[in-house]
Order: sequence, then structure tokens, then C-alpha cells
Amino acid sequence: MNHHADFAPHDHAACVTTALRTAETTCTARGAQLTPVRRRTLEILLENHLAMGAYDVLARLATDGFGAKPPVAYRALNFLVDQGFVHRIERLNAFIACAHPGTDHDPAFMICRTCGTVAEADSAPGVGLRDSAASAGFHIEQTVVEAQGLCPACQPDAAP
Amino acid sequence: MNHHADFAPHDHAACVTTALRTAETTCTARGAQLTPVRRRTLEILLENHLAMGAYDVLARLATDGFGAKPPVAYRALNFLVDQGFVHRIERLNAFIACAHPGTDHDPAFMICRTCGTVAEADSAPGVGLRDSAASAGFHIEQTVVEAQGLCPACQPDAAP
DNA sequence: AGATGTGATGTTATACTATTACAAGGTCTG
DNA sequence: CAGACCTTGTAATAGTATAACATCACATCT
Repeated sequence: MNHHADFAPHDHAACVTTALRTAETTCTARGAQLTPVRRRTLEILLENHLAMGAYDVLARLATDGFGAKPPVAYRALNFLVDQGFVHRIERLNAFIACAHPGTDHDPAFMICRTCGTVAEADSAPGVGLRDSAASAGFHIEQTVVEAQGLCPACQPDAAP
Repeated sequence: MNHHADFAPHDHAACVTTALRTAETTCTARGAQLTPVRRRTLEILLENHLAMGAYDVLARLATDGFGAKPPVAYRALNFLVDQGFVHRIERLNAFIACAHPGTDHDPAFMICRTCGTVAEADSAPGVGLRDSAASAGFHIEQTVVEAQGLCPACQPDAAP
């Protein structure tokens, strides 16, 4: 057991193997290649279950014998983001494994400003934004929704 | 007349002077100082009415005789963001003058991936996120909502 | 088999974004 | 005037990201 990004414990080993299996079958179905670097990159993000910077991931990859230059990490991360297995957290310039792999979703995140934990929630884009886009004639392709605040454990009234 | 970030024409000169006046009175009321660098920084963002990178702003400040080192721009920009006169666009690592100065709001943005124009809309955080936060016990302090897509002028069916 | 195309990886170099730390000036107040 | 506080300037560095080019593995076509 471990502390999950949803601020609640979960069976982490199971969640890792499920995510990897989902990634494999999805790639196969799409004709995309889950190569060793890419697979290892996803594993690293899943193991930590935290938002990680590209250079943190790169350091881990390097110790595993992969290339140690930035493009190695960025390419793998971008591939995983494109495939929907990993999300980018704009606010943190960081990456996190998707918590709901295999489902087509529009992710939203809750970022604790104290401990840095990031939790993923599904989200419909806000009403205000949807209306504004419609009336402005703007065609939305993707949304970034990130809330900053305090997770349960970091709130003043949290148990010590 | 000019092209406004709301993808519609507007009286730009009036919007600039209004925004500056609002900033002045708000600062006075709060005991904050709208110093020359800070005021000029706001003017630059208002003139362009585009999302600008900190280094673009810095270059403009430098030609106006202010310091030419990054902290000069970042300090002024952060001040303006703190005061609510300027918003940061996380997705672009850029800054844009607030389109509704003086109102307390939770901004949302529409970013055109073709021409880079950014429009601001007021937004209530999405239902999904609000629910997730409530059920997770997460206390939201601030939200980042940024939609990418195509503005009216950049859509395939736009007039040539 | 050999030629060719495609996608993935590795490396170099560089560009872009942002902060820390310290020095110096201004203003306000005790 | 001394001290506190805020603002600006500068130097140095840290952190994030991409462009450009070389190479390799594999598949396909002739």
C-alpha cells in the first residue's frame, strides 16, 4: 500500500501492472511501438506516482543504460502524452502517469502547493468556458484544467 | 480599431487607458506602488494585447532605459500578476494583460494554436473538478483553465 | 541480395525560461 | 540620523526544451 494521487491509499502494484498492460494493448491496436525507452519511462512515472520533471526521468533512464541527453526523455514523454498514457502538468512543467488509462478523458488536476502531490480527476470543461467558446466561435480541441490548493493532509486542521 | 483578444474588434485606446487608470486606483487603494517599471510593463502588455514572453517584455523595457536583466521583467510581471492586472498563461509561459481589470475573477483562456491569439473568458471551475475536489477534501485556492483550439479566423471554413 | 523508406535512438549544441544572491538607493518613521 | 522596509539593478546560475544531424534496425520492393 502506498499513498495514491487521489489522496487515498490503493493497491499500487496492481495499478502499475494494469497501466502497463493497457499501454501495451493500446499501442498494439494502434500500430504504435512501446519500445524499451518508452516502456521504461512509463514505468518510472508509475513507480513514483508523482509528477516528475523531464530531467528527473532522464536521470533514471540514464542509470538504466539509456541515452542521457534531454531529447531521449522528451521524446519518450511526448510519445506517452500523445498516446494518452501520461499527462503533462503545465503549472509544474512536469509529467505524471495517467490515473485512468484506456479511457478517453479530459483530465483535470489538483495540485497541493505544500507537498506537491497531484491528483487527477475527470472534468467537463467549465460552463463559463464552454459558453464563451461557443459565443466567440472558438473551436476547443484540448483543455488544461489545474487547480492549486491544499490536499487533505496539508490542511491546517489535518490530523498531526 | 484593432483586433481584440476576444476575437472581435474593440476600441483599443480606450481599453488601454481604462486598464491603466484601474491599476492606478487599485494600487492606491491597496497601498501598493505602481512604479515606473511596473507601469511601463503593464503598458507594454496592453499595447500589444497579446501573450508575451518575459524576455520579450524585458527587451522592450531595456529600450526604454530600464534594467536589462531578467529579474527586472520577472519582478514587474509578478507584481502585476499578484495585483490581478496581468495573467500568466501556463501553457505558453507567457503573460497577458487582464481583459477585465478591477473585477475579481477566475480567468479562463482560449488559445489559438495557429495564430497564438489568446482570449480571456470568465469561468466557473468545471463541475467535474469541483465535485472531485469536494469529495477528495482538496481545498482549491486557484484554478488554471486554458483551452487550446482554433479561433474563428483560423478555422478551415473561415473567410479568406 | 541489394536498394530504399520509415521510424526510433543517440549526440551535439543551443535556445528559452526563471531564480538566487548580493549591492545600492529611496522613503518613511521612531 | 538610524533603522526598517521596499524597490531596483546586476551577476551568476539553475532549470526546461528544442533543432539539427548521424546512425541503426527493420520492413518492403525489385
